[in-house]
Amino acid sequence: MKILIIEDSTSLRRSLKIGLSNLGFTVDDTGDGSEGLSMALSGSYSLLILDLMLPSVDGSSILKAIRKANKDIRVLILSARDLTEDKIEGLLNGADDYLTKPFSFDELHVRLLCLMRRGSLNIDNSKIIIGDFSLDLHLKQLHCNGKDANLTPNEYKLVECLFTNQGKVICPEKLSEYLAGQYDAVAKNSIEAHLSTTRKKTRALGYDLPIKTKRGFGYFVESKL
Amino acid sequence: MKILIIEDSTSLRRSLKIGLSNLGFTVDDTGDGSEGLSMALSGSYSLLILDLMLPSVDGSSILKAIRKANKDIRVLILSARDLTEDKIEGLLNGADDYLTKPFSFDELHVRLLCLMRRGSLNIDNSKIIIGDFSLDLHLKQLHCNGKDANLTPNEYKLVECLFTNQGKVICPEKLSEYLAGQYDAVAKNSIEAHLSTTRKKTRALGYDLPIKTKRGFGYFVESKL
DNA sequence: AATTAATCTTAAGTTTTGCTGAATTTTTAC
DNA sequence: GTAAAAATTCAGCAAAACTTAAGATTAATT
Repeated sequence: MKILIIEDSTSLRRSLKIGLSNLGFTVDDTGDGSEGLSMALSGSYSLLILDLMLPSVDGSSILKAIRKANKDIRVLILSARDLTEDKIEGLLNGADDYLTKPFSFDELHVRLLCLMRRGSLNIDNSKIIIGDFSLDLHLKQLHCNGKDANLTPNEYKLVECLFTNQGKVICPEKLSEYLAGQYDAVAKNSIEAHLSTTRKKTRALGYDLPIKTKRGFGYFVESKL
Repeated sequence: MKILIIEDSTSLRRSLKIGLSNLGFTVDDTGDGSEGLSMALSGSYSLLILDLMLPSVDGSSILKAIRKANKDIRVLILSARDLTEDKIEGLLNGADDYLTKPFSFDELHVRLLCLMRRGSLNIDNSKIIIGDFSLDLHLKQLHCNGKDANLTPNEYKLVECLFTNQGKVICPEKLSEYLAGQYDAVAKNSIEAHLSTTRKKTRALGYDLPIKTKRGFGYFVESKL
């Protein structure tokens, strides 16, 4: 569950972020309206917490733009103004809920639960597509030409690390850390073995894995755009 | 648009009725819980404004009864208590919104607009259907080919968490949090045991639970079935 | 308050799956 | 052509997940 906060008050933004993170949400935040808008449009957020009173762009303009883009994102408005006209206007513009400042964190928490419960299951495609391959970060699967490559945990993690670092050579040490965490390690040969089996599996599906060897340095995925 | 008010304070009920009538709604009202319940069940109300603290019947019992009857009626809770637990419980019991007393009429007005907006867009999300299985979020039951699988609370919660997150692998830690809350935990083995019994129960009904294991990561429900 | 019923947790045994490290072969760079 | 690096293979081992049942909690009932 990813949440975006657009709020110019640094202290409020900070405390919201900390509080929501503690509740298990993934939280991004910004104090700038136009930056916020582009984040909302590009990212896969389930929920936007939006302050109506922003310095640069108006909050309700952001809301309009998001709805125009037909984004499936719930919007909770924060408003310092306590005028009914404003609220109504905001809600009719496509907000799903609102809170007037000041508010208690508990209050916000409950409203979030409510919104999430309501929300249609947002099928946010956190997938990385490279050539004929598609890596599903939620299902932890590598698809090759539509078929599941059936990777083991370590095989998958290797691919995930390299796919998410497309265009960079990743050394065996980094890969080891990615697999085992920073307090443990995986032998270089083990990594080679995993890559070998992974390559074999995708070859069996008819495609070569786009992970290449950079002799003496590590492995990488060519970035083609 | 017909609205039903169940609220024992005569003065509040009166003023609400007048205010909402002036806004163009058709309003019925009662101060008695059981009368209110039968009205809600028989009449064609779009919205119920329900006080949780009623003298005769408990407000949350009314809510449960309405949801059990599968009535398509939005419920806005009025609560004097300001405790988060209560709110959460109320919302999870099937309420659509809530207000704590005292509140301004403007506040209520906006929430009504919000609920109505939702109503027009919303599909009924009280049930999640996956294959031969149907999860009733209001009744807290898993149905398999029409028959109740008779899950215990924790078994149900596991299924609920995975069904509402279909298409995502959920790690044991998240599941633990879902069962026990963020300040407590459930051992991984306990989760395994619950899943085991759940699978057994549905197998006894003739169907395999569509919850699969993603070794090394957690459990998931495949998206399209 | 005591008893019972229901559910949850723990632990141990079992099964399944995946990882590792050594031996071998292949590739690459000089 | 040679040496170093990488790829491959596989058997033995280790870890993860499943199952079951018994003991511990909790909730319900008398």
